[in-house]
Amino acid sequence: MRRDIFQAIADPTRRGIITLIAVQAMTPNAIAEHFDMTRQAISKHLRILTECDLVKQEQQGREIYYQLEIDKMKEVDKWMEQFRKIWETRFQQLDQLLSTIKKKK
Amino acid sequence: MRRDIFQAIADPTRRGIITLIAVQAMTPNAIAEHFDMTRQAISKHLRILTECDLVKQEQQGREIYYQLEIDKMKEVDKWMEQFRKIWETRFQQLDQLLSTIKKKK
DNA sequence: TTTTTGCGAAACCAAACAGTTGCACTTATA
DNA sequence: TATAAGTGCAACTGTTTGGTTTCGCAAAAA
Repeated sequence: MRRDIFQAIADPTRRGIITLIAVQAMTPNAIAEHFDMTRQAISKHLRILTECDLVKQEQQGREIYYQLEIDKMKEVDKWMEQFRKIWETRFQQLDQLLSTIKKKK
Repeated sequence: MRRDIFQAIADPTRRGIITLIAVQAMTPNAIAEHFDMTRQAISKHLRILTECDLVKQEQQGREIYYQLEIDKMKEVDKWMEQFRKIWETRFQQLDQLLSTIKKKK
């Protein structure tokens, strides 16, 4: 069972859940209202999100509030950094090229 | 067959391929040498990457060079932005809190 | 021309996945 | 206490995934 953050965000429903609870913690029932599937299906997604530490539970009586562990999202951001570097470098090169052309004029 | 970039980067092998060819275009055989699986398996991954426009082919005789379409990666970056905003806001709030405590001292 | 090389496509398979329904447990309420 | 509400877990199902092997085709080399 591969459980990493990249697999977690691969599913559109899970991305929806993540965006939803990023603003405020919610219960499974409240989350399920936003999707066209059963509460149990949402519950399964929440379990996957919990398994890779993207989501934290907080019991409150018989209700469980799910909250996004936003710091975990930084892992994706970190991986993206290498590509951001590349396209920034390319932009600088393009910029230099343009100013070289300008000077020649 | 839904093919989006999030599904493309979900697989560790595909992430490896992306990182590999980010530097320079490569042929399937050359790529496969870096992984412990058959060329055909790599080819399948390349097809998936091609299907979601993450990768571009360039035929050169009987060889096909695969090159990363780095701009496509910006889609992930764009999705990440909403979370980056949140954690930057939280950092600022923490920063303000700290300076308030400092002043009181 | 014949053979080798680089490649994609198809058929196949086991494992994982994303749903469902049904059930049991706990907490709040009548 | 009996019942309703909120939840997780297990069993089951159809589909997708990630790999394999086998094949055919086109380009390069013998």
